[in-house]
Amino acid sequence: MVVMSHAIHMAGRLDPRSGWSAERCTIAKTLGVVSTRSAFLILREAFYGTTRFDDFALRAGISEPVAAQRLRELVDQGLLEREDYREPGQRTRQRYLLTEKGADLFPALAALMQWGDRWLDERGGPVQLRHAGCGEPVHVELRCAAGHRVSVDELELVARAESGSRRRG
Amino acid sequence: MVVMSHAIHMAGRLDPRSGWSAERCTIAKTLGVVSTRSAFLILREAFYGTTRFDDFALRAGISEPVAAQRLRELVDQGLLEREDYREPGQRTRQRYLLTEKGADLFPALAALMQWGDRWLDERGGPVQLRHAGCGEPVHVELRCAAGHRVSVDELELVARAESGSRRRG
DNA sequence: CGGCATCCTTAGGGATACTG
DNA sequence: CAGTATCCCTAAGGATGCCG
Repeated sequence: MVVMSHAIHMAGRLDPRSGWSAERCTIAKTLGVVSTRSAFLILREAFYGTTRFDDFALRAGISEPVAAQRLRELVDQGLLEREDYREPGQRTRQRYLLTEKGADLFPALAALMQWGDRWLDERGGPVQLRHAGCGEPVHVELRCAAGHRVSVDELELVARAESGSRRRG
Repeated sequence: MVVMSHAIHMAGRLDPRSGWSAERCTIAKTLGVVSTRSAFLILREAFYGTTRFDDFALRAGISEPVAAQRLRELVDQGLLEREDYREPGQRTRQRYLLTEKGADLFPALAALMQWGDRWLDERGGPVQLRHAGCGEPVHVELRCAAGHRVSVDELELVARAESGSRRRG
């Protein structure tokens, strides 16, 4: 009998019934910043090197109004930075560049891609990530600070701080 | 001048303008399976050990109709499995369990959480993942098959297969 | 080129009430 | 407990056209 085989082990008195999983959950917070399909696709394009408005709309396959709104939101949230620039002999253009905050979201994108490669594409996905120079394929994984690869069943969830603490009062 | 510092390097003739990034993109395909906030939150709860309908709705903080619809979709997509079970002396109940396919999405959830911990919570997030036994904190990372840690700027993107090939024709 | 305005349709999602 | 039915509102997103 395989029961809840994939759920994470709760350490100590971490009880989902207390509501901790919803209140300050940073997955939920992150989804508050990027939850729409169009936002993810725009970020994908940013990682692929797209910088200009029209290209975002075209390559992400979304309409211009939606592109405009998402880009604005992503800039407001600090994931993209909008910048005027001018190449010699050209007129001024605008471009959107990933900030550190935006770039730091890449592992999430890579994880979604990796899952799709495995479960939704019979050929393992159209593109592959490689380690430049080394040339080896790159994957997303869980690893602990001691350097061990960690599988889902080896995970333990612990609370980081008291919910109602005011120790600095 | 830091230009496009966070974009991925394209190897060979991989041109975003050709549309390859949209056609078979497995990020987009994955978002076709889970893109809504409620779907992510339900999966979160599944990893946290939730198995019953009411608990999913309550702990994910979503209404019952939405929970019903998402659970149905996730079961249809093979991420969750619905099962009737009965404890001795109790009546028959239903529960939802993560399949291998569903469990394999955990790195994506963990990556979203890790990003939120870093960028959206001043205390680094309410909960922490640890390597059971070892006790060390667990993080999501990119690593190549040769074992090197890989940062975003060390990434290279290559095509895996010809788009129009019919070599077995 | 880099948008915004307008209009429209569909999807996401809450509230409430009801059923087996 | 495990949902369904109904109603309603908002957000997501496409299409078209216009503007500096």
